[in-house]
Amino acid sequence: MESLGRQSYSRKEKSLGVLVSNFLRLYNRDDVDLIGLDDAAGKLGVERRRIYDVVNILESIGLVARRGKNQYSWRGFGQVPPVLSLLKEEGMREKFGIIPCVTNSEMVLYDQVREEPLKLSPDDQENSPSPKLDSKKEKSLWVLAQNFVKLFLCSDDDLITLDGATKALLNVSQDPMNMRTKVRRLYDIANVFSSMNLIEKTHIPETKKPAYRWLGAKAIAIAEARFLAAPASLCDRIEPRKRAFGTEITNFTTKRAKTDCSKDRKHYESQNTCSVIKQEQCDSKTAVKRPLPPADTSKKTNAGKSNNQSIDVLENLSSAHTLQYCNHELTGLLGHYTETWRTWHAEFGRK
DNA sequence: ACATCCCGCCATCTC
DNA sequence: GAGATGGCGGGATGT
Repeated sequence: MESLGRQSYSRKEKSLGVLVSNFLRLYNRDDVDLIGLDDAAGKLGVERRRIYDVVNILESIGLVARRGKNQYSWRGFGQVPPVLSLLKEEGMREKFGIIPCVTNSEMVLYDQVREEPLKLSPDDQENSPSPKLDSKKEKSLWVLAQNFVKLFLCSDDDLITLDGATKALLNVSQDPMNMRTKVRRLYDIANVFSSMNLIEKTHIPETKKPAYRWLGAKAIAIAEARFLAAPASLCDRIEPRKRAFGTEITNFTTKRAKTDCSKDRKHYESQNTCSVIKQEQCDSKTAVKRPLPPADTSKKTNAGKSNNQSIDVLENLSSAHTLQYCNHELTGLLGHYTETWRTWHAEFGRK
């Protein structure tokens, strides 16, 4: 415990992107139904507050759905394309008053989603308790995330800068402070989506300004396979060059100290603490230790104090699960999901 | 210096 | 009233 206390702080290891990757690897399984927020926080070794960020963003694209107090359900990657379709439709309507052409196969999935009360926009909620609440919803991370996605789906531009997104998603004439706040949120959202491979960070060639490119459905299919805790060989093959998100479970250690920042850390020790876990996770030889932990939703773990538990869970995920999935399902899965997504690729995946 | 974004305070909502 | 939720922005970290 205490030995971890003085461990130097690395911001990247604590990023939302890493957290989301870990979250997805933890819950992207067939046997997952309900996700308890406390449980997630405990297993991932973060505060509850961060889990809210994660589920809000994931909910915006249909990966999870709120089921009640403290409870979300895992909907899975298969739910994303229909949601993207709806977002595109909604975005186009808002923008041009046009509904894009929808193919038959698209309609099937589209209808499936519609049957359930999938929360797609705040207005879908039949009862709007108060105008105040509405205005709060408008500002929510969830809505912002959806609008961010719409920008990509409905824009002709291949690249979107955060600046541009901020302006597009805010009424012009916002005060600079409000702007700053929004940009912070967009950074959060962009981190999450890029760690999922939905978008990728790049630069505007001319200006060198940072920008994001929509990668689309096909990329998600790959991402999904990736979050099944693939073995090293596969990890390396499908891991994008840019960020190493999705390979480390690292949110269980040091916190940023308000004042005590470790000066000795000049750069991210790119694969430091995590590399141990990363290696282990991808090393099939170490992958036979303990049986999988039961989905323990009853345990109220105090976020941040569950380091050992986190490691246990992650090791389990990385060992037994890796073998299980890799040996039996991964090969088939890749093909299966590529197939499922192919229909959508033309629509959502640029190039 | 500027870009990025973690962290946790605290207002608000829900039970 | 207590606990859940999540907007918000200070300020630390990264480039």
